[in-house]
Parts: sequence; C-alpha cells; structure tokens
Amino acid sequence: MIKLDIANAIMQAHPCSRATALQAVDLLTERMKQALLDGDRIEIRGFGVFEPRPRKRGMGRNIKTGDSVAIPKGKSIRFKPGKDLRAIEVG
Amino acid sequence: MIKLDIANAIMQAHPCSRATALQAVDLLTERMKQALLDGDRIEIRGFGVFEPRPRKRGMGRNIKTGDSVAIPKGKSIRFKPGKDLRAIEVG
DNA sequence: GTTGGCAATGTCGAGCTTGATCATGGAAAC
DNA sequence: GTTTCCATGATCAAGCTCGACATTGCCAAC
Repeated sequence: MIKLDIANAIMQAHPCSRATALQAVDLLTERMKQALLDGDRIEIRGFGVFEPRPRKRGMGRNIKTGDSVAIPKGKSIRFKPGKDLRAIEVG
Repeated sequence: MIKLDIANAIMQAHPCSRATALQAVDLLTERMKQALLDGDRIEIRGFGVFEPRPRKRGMGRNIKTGDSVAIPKGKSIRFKPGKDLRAIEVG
C-alpha cells in the first residue's frame, strides 16, 4: 500500500479529485510528522499509538572498513499497535 | 494528538463537517488496519513504513505468580520512521 | 456522561535494533 | 510516461527492547 492507495480511500469517503485527496494525505502525514517531531504522541484508539522515544545506544559499523563507528544520540518513533492490530492471530 | 486533531487537519485541507472528517479518519485507519492485517506493508515516502512482522520469541512472565509463560506466536507491526522523522536530532 | 482501550508495574530472556556504505528497485514528483 | 530520489538489503557488535500476565486509573472515543 502506497500513498495513492490512501488517497483512493479518502476519495471513497469523500468524492473529490485525486489531487485533493493527495493533498489531504500530505497534510495528514505532515501534521503527524509535526506532532511527532514536536515530541507529542499520537494516540488513535483501536489503531495504535505513535510515541517519540529518545535513543541511547552508540555502536555502529562500517561495511567497507569493517570499523566500528559511534552512533550519535537521537530519537526514535515507536508505533504501538492497538487492539485491532493485535488481533493478528496465527498468520 | 488524538483522532479529533487529525480530523481537524482534514477539515483544513477540505472544508467539511467534523463528522465527515472523522469518517475519513476512520476509513483511513480502517484501510491501514486492513492492509496490515492482510500482511501488506504501507510505505509512505518521507513519513515511514508500516511493516507486519512475525514474532518468534516465546518467554513472558506472570507478575503475580512470577512464573514464566510461553508467548503465543503472533505478529507485530513495525513502524520505520522515514527520513523526515529521522531528522529528529538532539531533542 | 459513559464506556473501555491503554499505561504503568515487574520480571527475564532472547531476538530485535541501530548505523554506515553502495547498488538497485520502486515510490513520488513532474 | 519519465525522471528523480528515497528506501532496502547486508554486515557486525553491543545494547535494548518487547513479550505476557493482572490490576487500577486515565483519557480517548462514542
């Protein structure tokens, strides 16, 4: 599934041009990115929760040189699947 | 950020009633859930990638009894933040 | 206002995870 | 339809993180 599929979903819910739907998708992702970058978490009941989380590790490796490189501190985003997504049973 | 905020974002992109916006959000989450449950991964360039992943581990624990319990096989959803979200630097 | 999904707690183990680099496939933009 | 640009994959190593279970309280959702 790619952005176009999501745009199609929006078009189903609200008849409009594909361009408009794509704009909506872009705006959504933009808003979500903003929220996450802002440090806020996104909680959608029944779907999942996006949660920004600081990282601490610092050990990488260079394929070519095979040398270990220090990983600079940063943040990660964790997505916790909600109940509906946890409903995934024996695949 | 909760579902209402996302609905507001949609309303900004496409003037409509809050109910319609909420419907769009629900439809989106529904579609995404469907795709993930279907085993398909969602790839949004610049935002991130949702990827269903089978679990293998099998060691849990019971708080009360303190007894180890076998974790039933299942699946997990991994969200890989895209470049824009990796842009999170020193928080 | 009501409902009920989600968070936190705590343990313990093992698989998962990040990171750089280079080529390639494919998503996104034009 | 074409081009551009991003994500993936693989490796190695150390660390970290989920995973379930059971209860309580909060807050999202209706």
